[in-house]
Order: sequence, then structure tokens, then C-alpha cells
Amino acid sequence: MENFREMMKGVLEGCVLEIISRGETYGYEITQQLRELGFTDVVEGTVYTITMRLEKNNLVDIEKKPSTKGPPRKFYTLNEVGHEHLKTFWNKWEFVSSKINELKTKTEKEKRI
Amino acid sequence: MENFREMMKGVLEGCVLEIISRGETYGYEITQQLRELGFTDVVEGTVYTITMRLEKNNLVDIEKKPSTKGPPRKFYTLNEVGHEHLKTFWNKWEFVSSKINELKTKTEKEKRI
DNA sequence: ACTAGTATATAGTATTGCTAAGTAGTTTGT
DNA sequence: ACAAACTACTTAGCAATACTATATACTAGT
Repeated sequence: MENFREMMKGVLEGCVLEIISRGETYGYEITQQLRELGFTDVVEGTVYTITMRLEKNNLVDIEKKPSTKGPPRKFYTLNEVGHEHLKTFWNKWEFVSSKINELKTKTEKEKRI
Repeated sequence: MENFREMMKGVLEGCVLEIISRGETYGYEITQQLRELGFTDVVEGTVYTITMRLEKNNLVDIEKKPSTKGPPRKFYTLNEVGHEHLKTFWNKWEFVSSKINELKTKTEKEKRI
């Protein structure tokens, strides 16, 4: 499908938070997980800008570990603030998506008349 | 709740398209409908920039009519391109929201383990 | 040596919703 | 007559975010 770019704004960071919350992971792996999930257009650069932002906002703890397959990896884990952020994200998502779906179904109902 | 700003990016235009598709309407009314729907932070300026964009991209037909309560209203109706755009929007929304919810529920399942 | 895969980083761009302010017509209260 | 409130449209400028493109570097296979 076409460009989801704008629709991903505001939710991609939440997705990254969610993925990190499942357990220690690093940028490259997060990218792959997002692509597996279906967001095939997500590239490394995008994820790195997000992880950088998470660092800057102190939502994650960082640990650098060597890799057998390439350069050292930067592992992230959510700290307490990060977990709160994630919770807020899901609340927002719940609200927004329910409203959008309300708008959608309301019209489908009207269309049947 | 806090700022939904980023999360609204990419969906607000779709909402406006949807509202217009229900029947001829104008900017001020669209704003009110969005606010009634729950997007209380949406203000006129935001909607007008969207309707301007719709005009520019030729997704709407325009008809100016007098109002008994104020200045003349600019009524919008979706043209064929607009309807296609709306359809694409809902397809995108269906895809993205299902993926996000997949990510959400997958984790909830894991949390139960 | 070369290529591919793994891994991090960053400068620059486009899009988009919001802020803030202005212009104008109508109605209501004083 | 005047002000305030509501209706209605418009625009300049801002902030946030995801993407593009590119650079760097380590490892393994050919």
C-alpha cells in the first residue's frame, strides 16, 4: 500500500516503546520487528531517531554489548518513566482509535439507511 | 488527556473527508462536529488548513451560500477523487490500527505468561 | 579484494496539526 | 448607538515527527 508516513506519526514511537518493554533490545532488531509486524517501510534511520529521542528524554536505560555478527549493539530497557510514557501512549491510542472507529461505523450505519 | 497532536497527524484529514462525505458541510460546522466527537482541542484554524488542502488537491467541490447567522458559508462536497481518497484512508487506517492492536494484544498475552 | 549482512549515527526535508491573530456578518443586551 | 458574543473564513509562523540519503564500521563468505 501507499505511504503510511503521516499516519505513523505519533504511533511509531509508541510501538518502539512497546517493543522495548517486552525485553532488552537494540535499534537494528527493533527495525526488523517493526518490518515483520507489517510496517515494511520502516528503515534503520527512522528507528534511530526515535531511540535517540528516547535517550534524550530519559525513558530508557542503555547497555552496550559486543555482537558476534557485527559492531557492538546498544541495548535498551525501559525505565520507570518509560513505562509511564508507554501507558500514556496506550491510553491515547485507545481514545483516538475508538473515536475514529466511532466515526467510521456511524457512517456505515447511515449508509445502510 | 494530554496532547494528541502527533497522533492526530494523518488521521484528522481523513476524519474531515469522512464528515464531508456524509453530506454538504462547511468549515465551522466540521470543527464543531469534530469537537462533539471528542477531539475537543481541534480549532477552526486547523480545520481550515485542511479544507484549503482539500481544495488545492481537488478533492472537493465548493459552493458558497449565505447564512442567516453570519458571513457566507463555504459548503464542501466530495468529488470522485475525494471519495477514492477517503476509501484509501480507511484502508490505511484498517491496516495500521489492526497492526497496532496486534502489537498491543500480543504483549498482553505475553504479560499473562 | 569484494560483497552482503549486521549495527549505529546524523544532516536535511516534507508533511501536518496547532497557535495566534485578523477580518466580517448577525444577534442580543444595555 | 454601542459592545459583546456567536458565527464564519483566512493566513503566517511554529513544532514535532517520520523519511531520505549518506557515512562509518565490524564480521563472514566467496
